[in-house]
Amino acid sequence: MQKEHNLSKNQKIIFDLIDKSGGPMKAYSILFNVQKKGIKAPLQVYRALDKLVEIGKIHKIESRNAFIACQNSSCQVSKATAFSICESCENVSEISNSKLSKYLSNFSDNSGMKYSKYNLEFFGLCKKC
Amino acid sequence: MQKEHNLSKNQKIIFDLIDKSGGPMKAYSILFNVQKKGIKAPLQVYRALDKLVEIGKIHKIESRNAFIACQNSSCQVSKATAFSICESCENVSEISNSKLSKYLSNFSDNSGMKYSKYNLEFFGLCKKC
DNA sequence: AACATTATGTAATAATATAACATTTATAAG
DNA sequence: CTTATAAATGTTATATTATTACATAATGTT
Repeated sequence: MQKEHNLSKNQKIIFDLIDKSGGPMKAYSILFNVQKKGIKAPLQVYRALDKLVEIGKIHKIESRNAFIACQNSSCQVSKATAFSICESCENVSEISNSKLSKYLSNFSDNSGMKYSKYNLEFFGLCKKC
Repeated sequence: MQKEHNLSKNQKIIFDLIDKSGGPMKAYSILFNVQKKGIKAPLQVYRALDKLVEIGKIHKIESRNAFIACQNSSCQVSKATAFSICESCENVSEISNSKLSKYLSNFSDNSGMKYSKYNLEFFGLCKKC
């Protein structure tokens, strides 16, 4: 069971916004949307984003510099993430496939690296596109 | 067999620099290093980088906003990339593991997505760290 | 040679992210 | 409860990463 985190005021405002949007949001778009709630500076947004990423409530889509709410209730706090990204409509969704996550979490090679985390992004076209 | 691309002057300067560095390089660090060769503006660097990525001579490490020379002679032109990244020393290397690449290239789920590309980044600690 | 495509040069600016410092709020320990 | 500590906030400035717009030159094709 995932530890329950009490979000602070800014964290909650920003998480709720991202979560309700249903898709990835960019930092400055978030900033624009929360200015009416008193969050005025980029740093306030980035600090909340950092924390939300750290506790696994959101993930960063690295190839898009955007943030999406975690859609996976059993998510191992951002240690193992996989996304599908439509290159046409930019729709993004989190992949939760236990075979895939098992395969990748157990991946090791002879490089001497001790892996503790991964992020995978698949690109292609969604059903609609 | 990969098509042979004739690199232009700027592309060659920038590819050689990245390749010789042996690791990931950031765009503005590249810019700084090639100013003595007459490349003065960020756009000149980004245009060369875009082209080099497109033809698969380099890859972008998304989580680091950095570019690394392709270390995989049989690389399928950037359609299937995997990297290991040491979170301590920031050493990056390209993983070429045919089982892994086969597994991921053949991955499909019931989402209706038609996948054509992926990028995977593993994080951890390298042998030295 | 004429045309199309690709690459270059240059200036300005947009978009993304962090540093530094002061203050406040929440949590834990005595 | 009150002191100590950690976490979060507020604010200004600035660093870093990337693109737009426009003009020109080089290269490849027919």
